[in-house]
Amino acid sequence: MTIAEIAKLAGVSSAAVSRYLNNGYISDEKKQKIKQVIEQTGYRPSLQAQTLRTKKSKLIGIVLPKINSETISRIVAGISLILSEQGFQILLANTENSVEKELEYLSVFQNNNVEGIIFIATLLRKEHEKIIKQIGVPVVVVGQKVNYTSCIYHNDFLASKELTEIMICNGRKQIAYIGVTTKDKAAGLERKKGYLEALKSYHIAAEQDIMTESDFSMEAGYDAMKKLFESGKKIDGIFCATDFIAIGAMKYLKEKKVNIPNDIQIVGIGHTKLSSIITPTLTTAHFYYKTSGQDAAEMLLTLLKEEKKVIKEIKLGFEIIEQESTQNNK
Amino acid sequence: MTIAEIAKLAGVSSAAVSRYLNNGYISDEKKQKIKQVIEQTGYRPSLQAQTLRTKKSKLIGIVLPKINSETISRIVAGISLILSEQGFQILLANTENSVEKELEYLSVFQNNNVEGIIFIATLLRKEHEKIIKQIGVPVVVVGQKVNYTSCIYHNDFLASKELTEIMICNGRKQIAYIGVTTKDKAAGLERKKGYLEALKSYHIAAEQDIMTESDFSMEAGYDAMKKLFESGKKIDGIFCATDFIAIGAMKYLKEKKVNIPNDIQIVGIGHTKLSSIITPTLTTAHFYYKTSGQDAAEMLLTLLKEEKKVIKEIKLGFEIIEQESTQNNK
DNA sequence: ACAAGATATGAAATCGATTTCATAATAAGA
DNA sequence: TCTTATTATGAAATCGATTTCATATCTTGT
Repeated sequence: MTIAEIAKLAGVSSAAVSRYLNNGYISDEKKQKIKQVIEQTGYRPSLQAQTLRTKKSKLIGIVLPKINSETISRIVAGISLILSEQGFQILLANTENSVEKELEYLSVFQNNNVEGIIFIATLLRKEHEKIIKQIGVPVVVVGQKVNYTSCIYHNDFLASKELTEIMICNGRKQIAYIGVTTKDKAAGLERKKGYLEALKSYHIAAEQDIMTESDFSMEAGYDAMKKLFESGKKIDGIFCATDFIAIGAMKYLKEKKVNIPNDIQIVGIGHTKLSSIITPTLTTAHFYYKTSGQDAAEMLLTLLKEEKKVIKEIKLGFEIIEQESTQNNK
Repeated sequence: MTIAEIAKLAGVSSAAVSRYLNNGYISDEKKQKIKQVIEQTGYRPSLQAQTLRTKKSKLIGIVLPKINSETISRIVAGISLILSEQGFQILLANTENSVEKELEYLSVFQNNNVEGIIFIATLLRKEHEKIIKQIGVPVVVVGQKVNYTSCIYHNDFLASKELTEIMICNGRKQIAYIGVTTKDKAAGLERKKGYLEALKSYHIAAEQDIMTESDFSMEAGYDAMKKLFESGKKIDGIFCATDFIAIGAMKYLKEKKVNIPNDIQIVGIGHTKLSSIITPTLTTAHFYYKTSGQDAAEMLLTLLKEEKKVIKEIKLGFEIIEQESTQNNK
């Protein structure tokens, strides 16, 4: 079904049908006739043809590193909620942590004439900046702070500091660190800084040899813990950059019959479902992931409406979830 | 940048540029010239214009009830893997369990001229059948068995039967059932049937008053367990239709100091991450979700290539993961 | 040397919508 | 009554690609 066929059936020009669809001048008489024909045929205009003519695709691209991740899928749920309310469609690119694919999709999306892009990122490189700057449509980065485009991120620094301080206040002095690569500014660098700042403000010396790096998986947390443990260093607390790392570490400690929280206290970040189910439950920070997705979508839609694109930054707060893993023994 | 501008810069017709892009007749001389211009300008053809002319949008629509679900996001990861290999883009619709939205998106996708649709469904109604039949492009249903379009699903019946049998073989006689609505053919009806069949084959009478219904959430599992417990019925085993339900139920039992697996054994389905982390670890069935996504995508791409659309069905196996929640006490 | 096929090219039509343009008819204001 | 807006309408141009068509040149095989 095309607009021309509808026009013929209704005995009008296709321009009239188009006006009917877009609230242009049209007499009541023809309006009725066209309405009737459209309902009968179930006609729906081709979005491609519309986009070609109007340059409004009603498409928003989302680039993300891994869809089957609890935090990321929550962000997407938030984005989707807002966009669907506003009649936008989502083009999804799952890049599987490949920088090449990220860059590739950022430009594939241009071919699709997306009106804007939401980029959920872990590592951001010079190439990202370059391509984002020249991309022609608004880009909102979620989860990382950047200065060359609008972004929305969490207060990783403060959350890490406060979590570490909980253990310090509980009398812990030998607090180890298991983090992710500092190339990841948010989950890597900022969280490490927060941890270090907490130590510093309590005049505790940071010790390089109880600070280690893993990746985002439980297995890596397990391995990192194993290495720490086998090094023989005295440890009475562990700051982990994510819940998963913490849970991996806890698994190892349980195997070694180390008591949590009596012997070692431990914290994570993310407030994943697991954190409240594992025994003992894990002290962590709740980040508003779904909200950050909603905010990102709203931010993008605002950018689309405004004529001059002002770069904006939103820093979201968090909530400390104190659970058993940092409960002081009485 | 349009093809006409490229043509002008290269001193050829736009037809020549198009032929260059689509491997048509073109002399080496012009080929070089065009290549050079395209590289300089970074030109990429408009997919809308291409679609309008060729009817090939390279778009596949995915309709799903909830993106921030472990199982569903794993399916999507599988789909995405295959589609991106083949140069297809994903249009995503998160319907938040609303049937209206499902039906709406199935037809919105038509406007977008998607070449095919993958439909991850929980409840399927007559309306779905009607709309899927008239939709004009191939539709693959994931997670439910239907006869009016191609589908791919798990052996819910057998998995449930085997899980229940584990508890029976462990000497359990009073096995309760906490499931989801039987309107959901797969997770509701088939799993219930499997549970009942296991009882039957061991000549154990099914008791209506220890069979209850909840939804997919942990909270609902908790509440259902509470009701069962407070009813005072003797129970020494529980079949739960999903891991989450089981975990909710376990939470309640722990609060009541009921020992798992000594007093009550329990099983779930899905092999979520949680199932291996909770204490005690949960016996469950591993379904190949990511694989099912991959298979669905491949199925769809095959349908696109074939001229006659043969309806196909794939039933996937599973793996029983026996863990502590059904470990017999020695 | 000549017909037949392969190679090469651009003008113009096409896909399905919106929008401009030209033109009427009607309503409102002076 | 005579402008001047406002409302209505369809033909044709337009968006940016591909494809058909007509035509020209170059190889081959005979």
